[in-house]
Amino acid sequence: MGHERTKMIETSSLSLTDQVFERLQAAIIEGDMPQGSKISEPELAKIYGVSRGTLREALSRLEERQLLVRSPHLGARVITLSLEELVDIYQVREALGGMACALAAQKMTDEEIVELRVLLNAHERSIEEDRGLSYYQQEGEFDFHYRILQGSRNSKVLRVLEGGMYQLIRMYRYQFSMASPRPYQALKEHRRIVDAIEERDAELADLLMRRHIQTARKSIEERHKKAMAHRGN
Amino acid sequence: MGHERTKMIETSSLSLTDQVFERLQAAIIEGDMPQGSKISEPELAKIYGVSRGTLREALSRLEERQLLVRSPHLGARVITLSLEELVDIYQVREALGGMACALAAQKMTDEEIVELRVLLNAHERSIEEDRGLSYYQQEGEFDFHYRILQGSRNSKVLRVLEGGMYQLIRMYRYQFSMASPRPYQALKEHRRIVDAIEERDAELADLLMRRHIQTARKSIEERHKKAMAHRGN
DNA sequence: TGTCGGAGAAGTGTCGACACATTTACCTTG
DNA sequence: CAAGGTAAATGTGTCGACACTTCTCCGACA
Repeated sequence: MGHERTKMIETSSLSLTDQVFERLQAAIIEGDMPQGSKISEPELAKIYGVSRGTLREALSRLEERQLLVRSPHLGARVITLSLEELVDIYQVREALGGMACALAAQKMTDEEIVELRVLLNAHERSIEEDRGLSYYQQEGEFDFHYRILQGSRNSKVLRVLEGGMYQLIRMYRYQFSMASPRPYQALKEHRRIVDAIEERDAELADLLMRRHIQTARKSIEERHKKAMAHRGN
Repeated sequence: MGHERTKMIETSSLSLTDQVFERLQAAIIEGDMPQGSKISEPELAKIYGVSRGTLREALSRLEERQLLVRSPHLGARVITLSLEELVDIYQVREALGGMACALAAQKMTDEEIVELRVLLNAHERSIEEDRGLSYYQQEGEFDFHYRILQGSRNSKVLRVLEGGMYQLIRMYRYQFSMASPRPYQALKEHRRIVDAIEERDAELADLLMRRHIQTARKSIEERHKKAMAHRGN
């Protein structure tokens, strides 16, 4: 009776569905569930220790995120990635990233810009030390872009890129081991972008960001053409 | 009504969840469920004649589409729209619409371009006859933009705009009765865009589409400022 | 030998029920 | 009469079960 019920504001307490959703999403992105593989609801439910109903709610959300495809009575399959789609994604990223960058140049606070520089310095160190290299390429890159999105003060572009496109790009990187092979060059481009933002030059910021993403996209297109040639299209 | 090429195989019957999802989505967009209103699962389930489990799957998808917000143990509420968000949406639409238009200028077939012209002629007639005026504004506009998206051959931009942004814009239009009050001007702009596409001038097509959307966005921003002034911010 | 078809197995679609959290209504108390 | 607490009612989170569909495998038949 006399329990002290210091009720903390435990925001966590995610529902089971949420937990399953996140774990499944990670499993798909990181390739633990192979592309195109069929998903057996009873089997997965047992693995995660939840009921099928709970699992199915998570599946519904994953389907809406385009991470898996479901057809009535046939079940769910993990999406299959193609380089064509990846190019599509980079085109979207280019247009939206450029826009976000222009907005960020107008709306970021001076403080945020300083923090951006600090972040880039940390990136430089981790490249030099050559140990966090893969980290930089895998997550640090997204960290930088994420802050730009935040700075744009546009909730929609954040949701589209962070909630949709970036996830898919991560998935490609994991599964095709396509880390960008030019960390120093990328860092230099990032610095120039921050310069433009600092000078509040929205047009230049847009241009630089587009060019930055374009570089990656073109390298993918190149790779794609080669792949097509190899398999004798 | 456009021709449906490569239409999917006659889907025998959508699952109950799918039906509920679509009906709910329409109800939210068209304002049958007021903004911010709380959703009672047992009540809704009874109305649609399905079990709560079925309903909850639909709710999960709606949540992922940002049409409603759910918090653990507190239930689901229809999203609340703000003009700030609408501006965000139009910014995204501007960047993506421009990009799609540039791509369409490169990739649309001559046939598709002719069909675009036919569509615009139909729009003109329905404006002149003054009977389908609201139809043109409400759906015809989206029809035009939808075909551009199709023509871009970019599956992602189609999904983002058609599956996310356009829905929200429709919702605003329904609930704030914000049909664009300049059908003739819009039609003229649409024609110029098609001209640019026909000439395969990607850069111009991009510019014209951006400007076209910008016009709408600025009128919204204007309206927003007025509203803010009125309520004495 | 190949293919056609029909049990049987496995899987998906949908439902109703129960445990626990939250809200509401009411009663006690200062 | 206001404030606070308690109990009923409502609502959400999660589960197991059943019907019907699709898949699998094997035997019958040409």
